Amino acid sequence: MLEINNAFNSDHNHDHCVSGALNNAKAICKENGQRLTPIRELVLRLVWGSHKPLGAYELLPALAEAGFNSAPPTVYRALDFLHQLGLIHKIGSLNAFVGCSNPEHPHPSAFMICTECKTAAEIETSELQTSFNRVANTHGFQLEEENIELLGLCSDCRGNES
Amino acid sequence: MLEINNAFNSDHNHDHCVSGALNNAKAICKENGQRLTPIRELVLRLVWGSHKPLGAYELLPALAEAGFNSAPPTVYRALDFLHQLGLIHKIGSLNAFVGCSNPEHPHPSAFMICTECKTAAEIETSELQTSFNRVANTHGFQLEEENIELLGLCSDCRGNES
DNA sequence: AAATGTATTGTTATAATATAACAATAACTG
DNA sequence: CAGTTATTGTTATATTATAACAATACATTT
Ligand SMILES: [Zn+2]
Ligand SMILES: [Zn+2]
Ligand SMILES: [Zn+2]
Ligand SMILES: [Zn+2]
Repeated sequence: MLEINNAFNSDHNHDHCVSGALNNAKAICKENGQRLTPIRELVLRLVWGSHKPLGAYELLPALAEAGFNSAPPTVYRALDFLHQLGLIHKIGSLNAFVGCSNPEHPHPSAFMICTECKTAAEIETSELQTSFNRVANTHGFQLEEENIELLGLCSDCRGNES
Repeated sequence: MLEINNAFNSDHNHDHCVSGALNNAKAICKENGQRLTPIRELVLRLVWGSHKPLGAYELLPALAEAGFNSAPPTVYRALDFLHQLGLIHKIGSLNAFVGCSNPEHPHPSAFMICTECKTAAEIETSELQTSFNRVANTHGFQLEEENIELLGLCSDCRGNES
């Protein structure tokens, strides 16, 4: 069935999200012979500060506070590194990044994004995949990557409408 | 069935695409009591120069050549105008714009984008919509907008692979 | 036509996002 | 340790987008 992370559940234990993400990151880096350096780990923690996608420049102040150089290339390098390992996703329409809920299994970027509270909840796409593959096959298109954004109001924000 | 515009068909009569787009634009502007001014029409023509999404700054030289002021606000205003009427779509991951194949019926932005030749072909999403609605409904999400990008190689570029 | 108000465009400046290029340092390998 | 590679520091710049206000064009009423 369609699954999702618990981003839209405001009661969820977010510490669990963060610790899970960190554990995943360590394992995946090890598997790939890559190093989760202090900067990379901090950037990952910051991105996982919430389920709201963060822009690169929103990370710089926290990097500075932590005593690191905080010029743009620093944060973009860390973001690129995490992105290449599938530990974060980029939301194209927002120029912003959000932690991946299931990096153990590489998968396309697919989100429901609340335009009110800005929360982005990852969608499990295995069912959608059938449709996408059919579209691609029909046109001889070799599907390699996907950016799927569903924008609207999450249930919390629907309730709060004026 | 799943339909698509003919962007990936390199033999198609592209003049027909352009003239159709212009006719649509005129009709839709009239319906909405908006004016398709010379700048707006030129920007629409430029975007429709091909099926490859164009960035705002790629339009500026042609605007200058045509004798218009060519500062960024000019082109962004025209792009915003066309976007609001559904005459063009924005491809979030490319920061670029492409003409809409079927503006008479407002619909979400959904494309196959060839990473080799850069061509973007619009996808008819009525079938996908069922899946998206189901995802949204399952989570109490009020779906309002979509950005769907399928990235990969079009059939022409697959053939040309080394 | 003249006066008025609105929509559009011109213009200047600046904000926000992202990368190039090279130097310095840290980590790994033999 | 010396040599090599990976990572980070640093400066500069490229790219994308908007703010703010002035000038002009268009539409509406008198
Ligand atoms: Zn969480
Ligand atoms: Zn993910
Ligand atoms: Zn065409
Ligand atoms: Zn369209």
